[in-house]
Amino acid sequence: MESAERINRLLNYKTFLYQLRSLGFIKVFSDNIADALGISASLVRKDFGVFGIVGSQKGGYEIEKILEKIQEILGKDTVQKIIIVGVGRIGTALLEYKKGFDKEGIKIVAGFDIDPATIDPEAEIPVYSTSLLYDYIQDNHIQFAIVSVPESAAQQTLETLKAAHIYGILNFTTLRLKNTEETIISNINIEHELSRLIYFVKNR
Amino acid sequence: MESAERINRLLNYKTFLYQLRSLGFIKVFSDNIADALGISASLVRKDFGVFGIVGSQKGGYEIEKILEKIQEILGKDTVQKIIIVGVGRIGTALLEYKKGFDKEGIKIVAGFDIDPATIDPEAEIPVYSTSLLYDYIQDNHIQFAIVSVPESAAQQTLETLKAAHIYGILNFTTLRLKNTEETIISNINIEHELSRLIYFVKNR
DNA sequence: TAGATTGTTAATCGATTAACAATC
DNA sequence: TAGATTGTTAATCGATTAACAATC
Repeated sequence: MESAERINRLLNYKTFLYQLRSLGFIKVFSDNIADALGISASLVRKDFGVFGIVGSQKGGYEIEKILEKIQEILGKDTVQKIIIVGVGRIGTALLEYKKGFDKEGIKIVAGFDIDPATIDPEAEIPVYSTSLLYDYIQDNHIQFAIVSVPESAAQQTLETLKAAHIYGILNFTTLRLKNTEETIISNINIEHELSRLIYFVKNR
Repeated sequence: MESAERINRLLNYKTFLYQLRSLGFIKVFSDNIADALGISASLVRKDFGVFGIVGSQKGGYEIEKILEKIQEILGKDTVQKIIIVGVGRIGTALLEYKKGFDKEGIKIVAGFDIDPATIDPEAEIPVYSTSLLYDYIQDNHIQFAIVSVPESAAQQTLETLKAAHIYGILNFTTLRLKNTEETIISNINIEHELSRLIYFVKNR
């Protein structure tokens, strides 16, 4: 399996190459990509080598071919169903990503919340009571969840998800849980991001 | 300057030690921290060495002392003023972090939006017209901004912020900009985070 | 003292870069 | 052909780990 850093770069290549393509570009050199992303051309070619992306000494790499390969590596041929647990401000904001997610084969299929005022099983993306969470995951073979509940509900929510044998969690709460044998947890901590940014500005 | 990874761990130490302290713990061994965070005890001690955190061979490290040192390293003695550009769903969600941010010496002082219905200069955290953005930064010596505008406004917003010589940007748009001489940009791309999570689950 | 933990050094590991032959 | 770029190898760099003397 490739390192997290390499996969990050792969996603950055993808984003950049989509932009280039939309400008009408057909081909690209490792040098161009390196400059745009602020990394070395060696690293770009090394990554491409690892991922089996080949170019030619004449015109570099075909953007279309790179993008196809990247989508294949990322497994974008199959749609992944995701649920959002906690449909507060952040959860609702994420629902707005729907269009962008759909394009990438990521489908938000349902939300869960304890607030009766938020529950709406008839909505385009239905929002159910959190009490149905465990059964919903089982019945619909859900593998991924975004957790955006308040701090106080975090522990309970994460434990229910683990108990339901979910495979991957994107965790927006500040509770920091380790991966288990079955479940990979990816933590997004906005306060940490800000603190880090401030640190690097101060020590620049 | 320390590596981004070391600073990340520092923030994780902080979060974990706050938890421990709230449980009544006074001291901690490098081993405990390592287990909790899933890293090696060597690395914990190495980090502590680098940051000048010392313990004793008897009772390990004093939690209070570690936390003080970390706050000092992160420069939490001075309050940092931050603005939010784009007060849509995500921007509003971030305003809700206020309490947690305040505690960490991060103060959101204003929001900016183009939508007249969102503008409210009398609110607890005032929201101004984006047309005032540049002057506000100058007049109030703002160093940090969170950008949560829609895709279509991203380029323009980021350029205004750079022109105003802002020092640090936390960027929630999918536009990926490089750091400049003056401005450090930290990109949060939720679609990338999800794609990466899915990749690692599939290739686990 | 015996046992346990820190602090630090040297060894290891892995990721990035430099360099260049092969190729177009 | 001359010039430029890929693909790949070896060298470098930096981060992590193992090991252990010093210390309590």
